Amino acid sequence: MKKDFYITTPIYYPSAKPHMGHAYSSIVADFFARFKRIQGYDVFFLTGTDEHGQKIQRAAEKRGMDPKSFCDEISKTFFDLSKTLNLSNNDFIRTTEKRHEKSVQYLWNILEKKNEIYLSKYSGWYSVSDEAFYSDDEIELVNDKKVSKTSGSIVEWVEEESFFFKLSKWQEPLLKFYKENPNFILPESRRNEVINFVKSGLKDLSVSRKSFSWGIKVPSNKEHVIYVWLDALTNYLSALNFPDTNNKLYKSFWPATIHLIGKDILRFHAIYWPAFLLAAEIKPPKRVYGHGWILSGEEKMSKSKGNILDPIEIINKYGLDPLRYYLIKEVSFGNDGNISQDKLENCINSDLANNYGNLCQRVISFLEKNLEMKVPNNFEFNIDDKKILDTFNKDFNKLVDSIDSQDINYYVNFIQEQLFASNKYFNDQEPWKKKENKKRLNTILYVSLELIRKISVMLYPIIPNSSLKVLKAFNISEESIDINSIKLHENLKINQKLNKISILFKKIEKND
RNA sequence: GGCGGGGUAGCUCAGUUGGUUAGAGCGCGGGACUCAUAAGCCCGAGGUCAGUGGUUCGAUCCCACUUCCCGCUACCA
Repeated sequence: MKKDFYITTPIYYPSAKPHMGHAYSSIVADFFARFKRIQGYDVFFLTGTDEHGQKIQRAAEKRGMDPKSFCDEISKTFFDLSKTLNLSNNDFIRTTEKRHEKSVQYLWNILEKKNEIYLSKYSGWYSVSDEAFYSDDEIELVNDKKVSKTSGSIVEWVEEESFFFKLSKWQEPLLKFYKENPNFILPESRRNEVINFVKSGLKDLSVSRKSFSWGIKVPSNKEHVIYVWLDALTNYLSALNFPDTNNKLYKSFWPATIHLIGKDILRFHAIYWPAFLLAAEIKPPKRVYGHGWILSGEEKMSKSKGNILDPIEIINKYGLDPLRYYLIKEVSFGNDGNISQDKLENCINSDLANNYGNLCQRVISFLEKNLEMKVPNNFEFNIDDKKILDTFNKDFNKLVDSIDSQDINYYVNFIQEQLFASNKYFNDQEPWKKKENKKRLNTILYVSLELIRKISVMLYPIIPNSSLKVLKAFNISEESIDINSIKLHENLKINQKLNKISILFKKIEKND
């Protein structure tokens, strides 16, 4: 059984500053990466920026900058965000790097050599004001002039020399590929969209541009730059040192386990990308998951409160882990999620402060007052104790499966149930009434500590900083965190002295 | 227009391969306790499961229609 796991975020297009959608993709990818690491996998987690294309070139010109300096500046904001979000990425790739350029040109050459690319003319009705091409049925005749039906702007017939990728040829192979790999595109509803699209017929794809220069040159014809998507998608290979397919990274991690993307760029990842790769005889990735969008409640966009969608502002105000937890917990993964400051505050108070934070606090402070912070030694589990501890092994396989099938919500719900159960356990056992029964008191505390340990391990991929505060207080180092340890009931060494922890999550004062 | 998904408690959502009292979290009301971040625990109120019609012994779940919302319908990324 191979224990390698390669996960990617989209590489972000730095034409504007990072928003909540970027943060969401990254946070979820980090969640999977961290989980697989504590499951013992060798993980390669990649993120980065996609820096070529006309839009960037124009944005740079507007600012009176050369495109590269412009990209350096904006790419840095995304790099900084990856730090702010505490991402555990192994690499941060930029498409303006030499290693990437080499990789893209190499892929291009393969395609060209295999006759998958040919030179022809791109023609169509182009609207200068819309910066868009329209097909015959999208234009109409008004006052003897051809205009776009949608925008009404005048269109003109344009022809431009362009290289084409023989996408049409890959229609049937793609459909076959989807059929043989039913989980290649997830969630299922998205897969159906893609399959319908492919079934409706694929035209050859224009994969070069002459109209602007900010991109990777076509090796055989320097007047052309390579189409941004062929360029951008290849980043997933470049970071593994492609075209050197004999190096360790490539051999271990390709094909990628999962490309995590937003639903808006599904087509590029689910159609073009596997088509390019099949054509080049490179294995396509194993899975493409198109998650939903993060939306903010309509009335929440008030100017006075500021824009909820700005991840940096939210993190400054509430902290990183609360945002990570909130996004992972409350967004139904795969669907669009409505977020609001109000919901975030509720989530922090109930789930993090009252439930998890307070559980840690009440148990540890009880341990301090009664057992001088030492893990109890003389104890014996009864049926109730065993039952609550056993939940974790009973459902362990389901938990692991939920991650492998990207059922994040199952995973988080399980944690929440265990938090409720643990608080209830402490309540029902009433250790404060058992001070004369030392052995029972020891047992209740040992069980409670074990529950906190197990839950904190499970929380590590979601809220690494907070989880680590607890685990470190339990003398568990980050490197030694192992998801399999939640199956153990006596993992905490007896008599060891634990450390105090400060309040994990401060409650938000609600004023209304 | 075509294809697809959806309308379930105040809010966010789960669920039912059709079967006695439809679930969770949050919010709300009440109770007992006190280790804890006035946290936690227990109990409770709240739903004609979008509407209409049909199939069925029986439908929230199947079918048809109506209505509302959303997604996809290729070369901006």
